[in-house]
Amino acid sequence: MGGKLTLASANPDAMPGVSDWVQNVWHVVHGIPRGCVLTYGEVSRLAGPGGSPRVVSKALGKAPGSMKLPWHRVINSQGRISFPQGSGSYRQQKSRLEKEGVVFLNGKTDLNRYGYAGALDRLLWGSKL
DNA sequence: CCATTGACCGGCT
DNA sequence: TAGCCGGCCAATG
Repeated sequence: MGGKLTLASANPDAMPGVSDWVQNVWHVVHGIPRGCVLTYGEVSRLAGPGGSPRVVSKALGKAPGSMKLPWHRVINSQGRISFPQGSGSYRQQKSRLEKEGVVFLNGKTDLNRYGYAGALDRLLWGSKL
């Protein structure tokens, strides 16, 4: 493989007009394990310089459905789903996450339990949570 | 080219 | 705890 990041299960070459950074976002999101979540800000940082959390959401919306990106594993820094409550997208995202074992309490998930920082803690300190 | 808009974030009151 | 606010950057009209 070249120096560029490429998606394992998608075809970057078949999508002209998409910036490298957006493809980095797709790559990062594609790597989020089942039952885990990442915030828009974390994805933005992991995708490298040149973007912003806002653009992450744009990038997700732009991803073709055929890519089968686990977009539902990206939530905001408050541990909440960023779609308006009651919208179809909100319900779909929530049910997909719950199916993977992510628990919502008052519409909010515990980032220390399912998030990136939490995963790191469990790696370093064992499962104390 | 300028203004507005977002599935956002972090600091500050 | 809850808002407000400025910053962020690509897409859109």
